[in-house]
Amino acid sequence: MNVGKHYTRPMPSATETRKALKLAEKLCQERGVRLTPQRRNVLAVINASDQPLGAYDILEQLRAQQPRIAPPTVYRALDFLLTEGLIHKLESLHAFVGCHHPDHPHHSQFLICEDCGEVDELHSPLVRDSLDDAAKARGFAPKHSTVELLGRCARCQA
Amino acid sequence: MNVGKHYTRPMPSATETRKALKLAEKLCQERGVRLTPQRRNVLAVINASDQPLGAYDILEQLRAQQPRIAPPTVYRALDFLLTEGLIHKLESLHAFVGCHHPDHPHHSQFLICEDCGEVDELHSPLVRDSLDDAAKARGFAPKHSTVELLGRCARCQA
DNA sequence: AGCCGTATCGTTACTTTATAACATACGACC
DNA sequence: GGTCGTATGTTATAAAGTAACGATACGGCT
Ligand SMILES: [Zn+2]
Ligand SMILES: [Zn+2]
Ligand SMILES: [Zn+2]
Ligand SMILES: [Zn+2]
Repeated sequence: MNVGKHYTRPMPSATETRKALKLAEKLCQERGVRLTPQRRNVLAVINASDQPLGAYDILEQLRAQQPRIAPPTVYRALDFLLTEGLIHKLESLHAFVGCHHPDHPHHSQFLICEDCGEVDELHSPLVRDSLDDAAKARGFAPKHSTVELLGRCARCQA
Repeated sequence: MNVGKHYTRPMPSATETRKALKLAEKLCQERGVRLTPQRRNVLAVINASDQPLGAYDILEQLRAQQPRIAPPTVYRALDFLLTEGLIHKLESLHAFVGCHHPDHPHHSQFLICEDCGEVDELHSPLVRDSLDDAAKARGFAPKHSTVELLGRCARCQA
């Protein structure tokens, strides 16, 4: 996959990653759904990355510990994590990123840097409202939104 | 592919399709690029459909006339048509639709009905501006936007 | 403890989507 | 006619995603 090429940004710290996992565990418990080891592993891999990861990237990493793991296992875990709002899928990259605000469902907008691979998750109410208005004007009832801007982040322009 | 299932909407009329092709030819001529027969064929197939088409759907249709045509030919034509803004790619469907306003480059928003497969191409200035503002606030320079809402169109809700 | 229904996972095989690499054709220009 | 650039043909393969089915683990019950 290797989304970013030019600059290297720091990987998320182990502390951050652990905190995100803790939160995920808490949320799953509250919701009465099971963050099983496989799901936890997949989430851990995603959260430990500074870049969006493709399903097969995740697979490859998991194989370090579990050599015989196969695609369906990963995709099932991804489906679960998506449903629970713990991760997002970037359609334009065929890749997945951890959600920064998994406590409640939301629509996000993503700024994706083509140079360094950084992904910025926004929740602009203006964007959301303008999209809702546009849909409403057509009598359209949205269920899911995909909003992704590809370009260059501030750092990579400098 | 077969995006829509419940309702059947009328296919674009032959007249509409011909008009779109004429316009594409004119635009390409103006721009000094070549709308070759293959490219024209791909565009014709897309414009003649009432639904977004996957690359392999297009391939299959072209094979009626050209049995030995292969994926790269279709993808190359699609790349050209995307570059020229004659079609759009719907990332969330891995499918392509004709552009309704190919005369000048633009960012669109798509309302995609999961029931009937209808795709509505919008150009809401409010959406565009709010996205631009959000990006600007982060110092992000967008090159390409993907904005797709999946849900149910007005007709399919009734 | 033992049983049962369901959720999760393992495993194999496969489909769908997309591209790399290299060969060939063809027109424009000198 | 030779060279160059663009477009296409052709073969093979990569990358992304899923169907199907059996095995196992888990939670709730007696
Ligand atoms: Zn989020
Ligand atoms: Zn960057
Ligand atoms: Zn358009
Ligand atoms: Zn509909």
